[in-house]
Amino acid sequence: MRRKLTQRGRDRRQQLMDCAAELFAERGYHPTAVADIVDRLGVGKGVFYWYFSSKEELLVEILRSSHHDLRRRQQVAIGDEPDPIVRIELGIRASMTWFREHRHFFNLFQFAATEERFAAVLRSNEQVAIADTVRHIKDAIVEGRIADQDPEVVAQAVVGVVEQLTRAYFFERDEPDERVANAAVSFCLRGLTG
Amino acid sequence: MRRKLTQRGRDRRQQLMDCAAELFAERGYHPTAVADIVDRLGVGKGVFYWYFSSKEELLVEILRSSHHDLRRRQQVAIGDEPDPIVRIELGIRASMTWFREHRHFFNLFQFAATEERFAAVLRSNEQVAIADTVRHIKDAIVEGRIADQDPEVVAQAVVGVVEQLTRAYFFERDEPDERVANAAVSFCLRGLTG
DNA sequence: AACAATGTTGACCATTCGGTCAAGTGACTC
DNA sequence: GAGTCACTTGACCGAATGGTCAACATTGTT
Repeated sequence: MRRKLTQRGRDRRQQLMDCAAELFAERGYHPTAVADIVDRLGVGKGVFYWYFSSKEELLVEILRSSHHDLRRRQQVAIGDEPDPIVRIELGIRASMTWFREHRHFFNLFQFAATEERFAAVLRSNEQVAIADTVRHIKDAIVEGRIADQDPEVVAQAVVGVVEQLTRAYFFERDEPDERVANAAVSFCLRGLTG
Repeated sequence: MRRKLTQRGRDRRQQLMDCAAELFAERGYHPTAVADIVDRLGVGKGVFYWYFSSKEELLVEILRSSHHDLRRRQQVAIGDEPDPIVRIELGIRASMTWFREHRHFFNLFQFAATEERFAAVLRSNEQVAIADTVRHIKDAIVEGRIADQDPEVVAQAVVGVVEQLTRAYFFERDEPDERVANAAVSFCLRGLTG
């Protein structure tokens, strides 16, 4: 399966992933046929199986790379901000912005959680995200900025608020402004600090 | 499609829905064939199409009836509790208990959100749930118990916390005790009251 | 008993879909 | 220009899968 890819090859691979991610998000993973993906790109079916060994592997790759992208965005946003509470806030805002710009991934993550072979990938992604947040929360506890509580549980709660508000306001309605992000931040920070 | 059902018929229908819900949650909606459902029940395929016009209709029915069940559970738990803040707390606890006992529905809801034809049903369900919570929050605001803020946004946030903590601790790990519910309640109440 | 309505069977059908492969194309090297 | 390697094509295949249906069984009604 391992292949050497030229630049052209890497581009094609990326094209396939982008195109597939859109289709999967629009219609769902199963209802999207491999033929749909290659048709939209105007290439033959063989192209797909040159770059991916199966439809399943494609989705796993998409999940991995998109999560990687989201995480980089968070890290850039946080930069070297010293205040842990502000770091959490910046992380929340960066995530919501990223999801707004990549709404298709939201659906994809949601689907992936429902079938074990994909859920495994998702869990390992989420572990990383939680670990990042936990670090900031621990720092804040050490500094005495927030109450001493199980950092992981509150990290999960923060993730929950972000995801739900993102879905409810960015996708189902269409609130473009910062009101929602502000609400998420203030709810979470109050929830954390008490 | 409308059929008159005897008691025996209603039982069969329920059997099919229960059995299908389990299989859908285990393997996913698409990977579960109608044949799998009727096989597990040990009946012929025709039985399925006597009670449901399509696999799609079946899932919609499952979504409707399970949400109905969850809501009733919440209402029973809340009873005639006068304090709106306590009502919210009771609602949170009832939801988490219900989900723990009906874990398969959690997966199902998650999947349903990813395909438009099912997402529509889900949205109308969620509207009801949000409306219930919003009512309590408004009451609490009127009573001056919590800050004056957009009740819907915080209701969404509460739902997000409940769902995330339920998934993370009841399903992915296996924490049976009340610690998680307590954490959810205190995070949400602090988030609300500030 | 006669008749109708509800409920059940499982072989069958049309279609779709993931995946294969033998044959080809074009770029780059020696 | 011969050869190699990355890449592309699209017809083809086997294995499901959702859904149908004519025949059969059971229950209820008069």
